[in-house]
Amino acid sequence: MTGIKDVAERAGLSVATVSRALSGKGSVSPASRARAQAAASELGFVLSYHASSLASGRTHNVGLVVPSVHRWFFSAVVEGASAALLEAGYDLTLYNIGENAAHRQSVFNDFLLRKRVDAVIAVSLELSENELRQLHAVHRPIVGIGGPLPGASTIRIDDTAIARQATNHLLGLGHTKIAHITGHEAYDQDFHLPGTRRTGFEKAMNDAGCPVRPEWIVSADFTIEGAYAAARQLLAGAPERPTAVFAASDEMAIGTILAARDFGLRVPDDISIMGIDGHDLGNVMGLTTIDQDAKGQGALAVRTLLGAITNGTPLVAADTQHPTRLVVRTSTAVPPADAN
Amino acid sequence: MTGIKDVAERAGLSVATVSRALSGKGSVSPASRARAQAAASELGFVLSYHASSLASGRTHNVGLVVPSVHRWFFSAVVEGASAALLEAGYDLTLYNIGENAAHRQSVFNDFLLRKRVDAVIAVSLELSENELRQLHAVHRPIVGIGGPLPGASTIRIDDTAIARQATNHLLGLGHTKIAHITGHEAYDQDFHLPGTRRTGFEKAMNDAGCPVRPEWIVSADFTIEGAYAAARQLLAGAPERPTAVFAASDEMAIGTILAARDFGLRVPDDISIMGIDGHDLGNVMGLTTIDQDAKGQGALAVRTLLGAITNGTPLVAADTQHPTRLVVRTSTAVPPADAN
DNA sequence: GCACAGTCTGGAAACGCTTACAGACGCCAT
DNA sequence: ATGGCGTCTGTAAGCGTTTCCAGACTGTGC
Repeated sequence: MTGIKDVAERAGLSVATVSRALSGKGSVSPASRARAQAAASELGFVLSYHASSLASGRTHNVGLVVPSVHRWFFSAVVEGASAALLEAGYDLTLYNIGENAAHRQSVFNDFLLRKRVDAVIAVSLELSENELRQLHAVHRPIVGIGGPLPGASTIRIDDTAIARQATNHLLGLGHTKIAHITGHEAYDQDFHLPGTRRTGFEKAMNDAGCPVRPEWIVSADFTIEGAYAAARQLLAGAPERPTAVFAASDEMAIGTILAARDFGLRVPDDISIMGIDGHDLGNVMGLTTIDQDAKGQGALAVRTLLGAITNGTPLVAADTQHPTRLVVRTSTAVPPADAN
Repeated sequence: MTGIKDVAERAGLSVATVSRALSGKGSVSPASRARAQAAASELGFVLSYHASSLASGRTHNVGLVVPSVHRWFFSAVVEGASAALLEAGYDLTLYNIGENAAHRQSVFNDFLLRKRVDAVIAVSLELSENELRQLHAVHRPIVGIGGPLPGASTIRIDDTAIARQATNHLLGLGHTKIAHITGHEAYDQDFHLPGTRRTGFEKAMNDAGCPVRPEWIVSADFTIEGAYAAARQLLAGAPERPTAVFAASDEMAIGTILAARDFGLRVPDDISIMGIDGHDLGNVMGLTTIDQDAKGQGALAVRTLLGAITNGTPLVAADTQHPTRLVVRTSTAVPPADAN
């Protein structure tokens, strides 16, 4: 393996100068720099990542912890973060926690603590006190996306407010019989948002003087399939059918649309459906939604971290509100005439 | 920061013995081992990842290069690989190449070569000669998923055979007017599979004596949205409509189903549609498909690599065929009676 | 009682960089 | 000339482990 020593030899410089020339830190004469670079590229030399990290204390590596890359929102965040990191010359170590509790634990106990990342991004994870303490113990900046992380900087959207906005969109069209598809309660632990979105829904309904019917609040697991099943229940047996459904995520809204179609309900003529997210399928499905720019959130998290890393600023525990945008498509309309 | 030295001191042992005790390599008396472990846990000590890697040459880190985690197949592979790696105590460094050519280049030029990973998994990437040379230059085992990588071990499905099998399923039901949605030609460069699947389709058609109509072969970008648009063209203007569509991926099949519905076509009564993949939405959409177990492929790739790493066996350039499974659901049936 | 293999241990040399430090040099103002 | 300053460079001391090596100690077979 060719090392920096070989480069130095070939360039007729000292190891130190070569190191400075290649890293751009410290002053090096233009001539030396050119010689060093030439020698390096002639030898096909690349710095040893671990040696650099060990010597400098910088890993140029960010840990990203997500519940599951297989879900739309998370993979979008990963894409956004990944591109921003790549751009900055940082590596991305992915911790895909999955459903396995043991995996989750080992990520926190064994992986995250080994001083191998400069910073951590935790997506939609409600961390236990213990987990948080461990994270803080490594003294690395942490930013959370999509959920509050005590003591860490957070990027998120105002879930209550946008749930309200979404509900108001339906109310504004004249709907009063509005159902809500929320997340399973168990998810509140980890992802936190079902509760806040539901709250926004209920507030908006109350403000409008519309009753919130308990039987019209059903829960699913945030997937298309899960919501499809839940929506079938919602739309099938009820003595009375809602004229609109507000789902807590686009994936669940899409599941609802599919279920509605199965019942022969036309969207939006017979029933209006909307979600929250900005899912890629929104266009094809004609889904009205509130776009929360998941990629942008990933990228912003990276920029925030990188800023803290390079400035050496100890990341303040700030809460950044990410902008959202109501996108009206064809899945929502005024309620059918006969449904007063 | 507490180092191994502190642990040694506290345990009354030498650094060397502590290192052996904690790593489990070399012989250490049970008593010493216990003392070392106790001291380590009392101090909350964790090994420095970089120092270990530098000294041992093992990084315990695998690089995973994918076109985009945002796409179904790739994220499934990532999930499978991630779980297997976590289990084995390995980190996963994700290189999400994306559409940006500069990113792709920097991944190969700057990132992958830094002796940072013990092995590389490349998913559905047709690498250039240059890229491959660079990969081989780092002397790490490489496995490719979903595409042939000259000189590397590969895990994949027999695209031609399963495309044939899929087509035969439709032919077996009595269809003769079968359309095919393939990938854009440009994708052949990177992902390779549109061509092979199309070949399988054509072979099956030929063998059955059915004409392949050029106007019934349309291409899309492997996304639901893309196929939706392509399928609208296919199903709209034609003087004659196919009675079945075989899409080269489930996502494209789903797009086709959505397009068919928009035209008021009932699936499968008016038109049969099937894909390849084993997409999560398959169930909800009632999609007939050939399941290729993407997660399993990711996990298998990891097991293959880890075997090579631990044995020190220089991974032979073998081609492992991953099993697939025809899953018949409700999107395929015999052709409508009036369509002879 | 002795040689020998086997187990356990510590010292110290890597691993391949970064960076503090100090020296060498040129240049300017004095 | 002289001092001071800034730029450039090399020497060498880390960074925190792993692992080679040799030594110390056991127990065994003779």
